[in-house]
Amino acid sequence: MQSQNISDIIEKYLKSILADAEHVEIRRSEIADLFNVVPSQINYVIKTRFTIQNGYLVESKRGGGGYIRIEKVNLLDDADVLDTLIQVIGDSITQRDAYAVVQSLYEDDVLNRREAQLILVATDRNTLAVDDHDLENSLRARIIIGILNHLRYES
Amino acid sequence: MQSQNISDIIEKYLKSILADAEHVEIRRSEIADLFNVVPSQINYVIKTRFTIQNGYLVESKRGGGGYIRIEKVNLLDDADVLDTLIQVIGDSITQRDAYAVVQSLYEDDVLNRREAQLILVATDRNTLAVDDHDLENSLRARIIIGILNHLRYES
DNA sequence: ATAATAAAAGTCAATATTAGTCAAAGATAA
DNA sequence: TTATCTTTGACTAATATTGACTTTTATTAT
Repeated sequence: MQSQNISDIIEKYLKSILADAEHVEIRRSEIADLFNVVPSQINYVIKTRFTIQNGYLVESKRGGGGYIRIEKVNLLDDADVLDTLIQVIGDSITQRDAYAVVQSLYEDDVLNRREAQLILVATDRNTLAVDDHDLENSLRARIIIGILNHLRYES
Repeated sequence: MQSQNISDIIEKYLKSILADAEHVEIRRSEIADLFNVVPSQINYVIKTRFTIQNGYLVESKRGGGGYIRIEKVNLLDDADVLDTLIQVIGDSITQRDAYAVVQSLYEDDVLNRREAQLILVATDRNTLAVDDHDLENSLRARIIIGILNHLRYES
């Protein structure tokens, strides 16, 4: 058998809960105590094993009564198409290229007209209105990738 | 499992009343006693969860017979909702307030669920991922206002 | 009527309670 | 050996809670 490091064990523990439930909600320090690790290791486990690529959504809240919530979501058939697009976009994209990406998603019926327009407005040069072109292009990339990642599953 | 903190519980309590009534009028100290918190916590709950972005109006009176009154307002009743919201947003908005604004638009059927999600993803702190908070908040404001202005044409 | 007192709510900053980030050190696998 | 993965902990950020002090309004006493 493979190395059973603690991260793997915590991963299995959380997934065993998710086998029966739609989501799991934890207090970070409690899980850390349970497995005798530092709290930030929980973040490590989540970051490496509960990604959207794997079909997990994570949300959290700090402060009193804070929590981390992991939800299992259904990945759609389009998921790998979106992966490819995300790869192509990388960490920067021009307005022109963004238009092409959104256009093709519209033609493939991944987005309807209104949604496509929303994205184009959100990533428009004049909307972002930053002087630095590199920053503009990287912001545009992050916004579109964020949206593509969101489109991978149904909510 | 969820909402372990008292502020969330008080929020739900007040909203459950507002589900049946147009407004709720409380005596601050009574609610504070009811939930065993200091009176100023009620102000905290109101300030963080019953903002105009959330679609609530709050008025109060001090002195004998004083009260706090929370009213749910329907932004759609206002002929120029979008103008109002744009005013409220100004040139900067936090993620929390943006969530409230988008939620309101969804509740008022200006946006459907998918569109609301798209906007929230596009303006999420981690999506924008700029270290300068002021820049983050102003970008968020421009994106949301850009979209609101776009919606004006559509409808 | 005016002044003093009481009875509310408001403000703000200190403290508490969470989770997040990041980089260094350690362990494991190729 | 070298590259990758894991573990750790110091530091940061977000959110919630508390209480001392202030302000506003109503009531009571003179």
